[in-house]
Amino acid sequence: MRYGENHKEETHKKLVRAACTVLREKGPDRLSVAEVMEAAGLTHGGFYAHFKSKDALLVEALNSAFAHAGAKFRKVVDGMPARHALATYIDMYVSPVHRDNVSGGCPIVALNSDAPRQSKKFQTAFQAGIDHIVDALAGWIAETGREDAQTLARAAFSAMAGAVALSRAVADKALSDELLASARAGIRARLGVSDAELSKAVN
Amino acid sequence: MRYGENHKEETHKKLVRAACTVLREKGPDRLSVAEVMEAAGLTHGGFYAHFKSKDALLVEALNSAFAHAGAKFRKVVDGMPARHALATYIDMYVSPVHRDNVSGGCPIVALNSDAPRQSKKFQTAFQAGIDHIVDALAGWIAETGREDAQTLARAAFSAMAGAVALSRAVADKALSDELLASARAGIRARLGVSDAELSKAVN
DNA sequence: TGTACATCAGTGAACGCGCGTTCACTGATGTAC
DNA sequence: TGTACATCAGTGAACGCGCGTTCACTGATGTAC
Repeated sequence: MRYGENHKEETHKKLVRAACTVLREKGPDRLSVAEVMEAAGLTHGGFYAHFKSKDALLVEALNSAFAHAGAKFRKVVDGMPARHALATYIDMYVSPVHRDNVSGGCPIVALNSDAPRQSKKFQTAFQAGIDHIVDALAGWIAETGREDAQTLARAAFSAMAGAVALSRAVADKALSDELLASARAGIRARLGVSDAELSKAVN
Repeated sequence: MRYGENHKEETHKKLVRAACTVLREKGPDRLSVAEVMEAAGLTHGGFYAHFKSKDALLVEALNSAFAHAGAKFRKVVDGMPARHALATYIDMYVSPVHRDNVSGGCPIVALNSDAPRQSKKFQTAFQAGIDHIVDALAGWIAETGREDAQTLARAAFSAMAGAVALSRAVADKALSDELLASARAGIRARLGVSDAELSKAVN
């Protein structure tokens, strides 16, 4: 063969990786096939050797975004006791760092209002990404002894995503930081993992 | 003249009203000039007698959406004492009715992730809409004696918008209702206007 | 060892399509004389 | 009262453009004999 053993596979990954970033920056409708191909150093004609359609790329890119952003978050809280994992996850998610990292951040925040207008497959992947995070939160919440962990987790996550989304729309960085801090405090208090409650539990 | 006194003005309003709905349903990029003209019973050629550009229509439609949705909410709480106005506003905003009314609901929820990709003017209008709601909330919160009313209002509103946004993505209506109820309770508790606190204040 | 053929990732021109925008025109009415 | 002209919201054909998608082709390599 002309190219190495895994050449095609690697090109495929390179395309998904490129799309994964552009998707969160520009949204599904403004991402163009030609742009993604160019980002990978190829011409647009070869696209359909790798994907059945643009939508197929979008779905793969979305899943990739979930996987990467998720892995990044999970790595930090891995091995922590439930209450600390929960508090840390919330602090990381509802943070200026996440706010300022649109192209590498959570797709749920970046594509919130785009998702309902996309294909069935895209929406399913989006749903799965939400469920995945909510399940992780619910697991930790359940370990703290709460009954309604799933519902609490959903409400908490909606507040987390909403806070990051709105913080991106607040031009003044100081105000935006305050909003995030206030949201963090509110969500953690609601789940019984405020700073005060955490230090009490340790002693 | 061929048409009545205010004919042009009325056509203009009709176009904005049509766009105002489509905008929230399809988003700014998928709304098309031809579609809006057709919805008003006209052919697309006449569009530029009414608007400088598609973007000008989008901005007017966004402002119109804010005005209509805002008036609808404000009318209900008008005259209420601050604590009740606050609680009622939250209950209305974070409700199944609002969730199910995308095309008539709050543009912030419907256009959350679209806004940052639009024109400067669009973003400014979007910002103004957010500030308007946050200011109303902050006014009520300040009346309850809180110091950090603006920051609390921002955090509370981000949770409200996030809850409605996520509730729209939850396919199961019962689960979605539960999420909204849980979010309402959390937000109201955080602001000191839970049902328990309200009835206490009345007695 | 040398020739003919198969493979296949990538090329680049072309396709139809919908879009935002422009423009010469229409035709019902109002106005001037 | 009647004729000529001005107005202007709306018409419909046309524009250039970027898009997703298709396809005949390329050219370096592997394989068959």
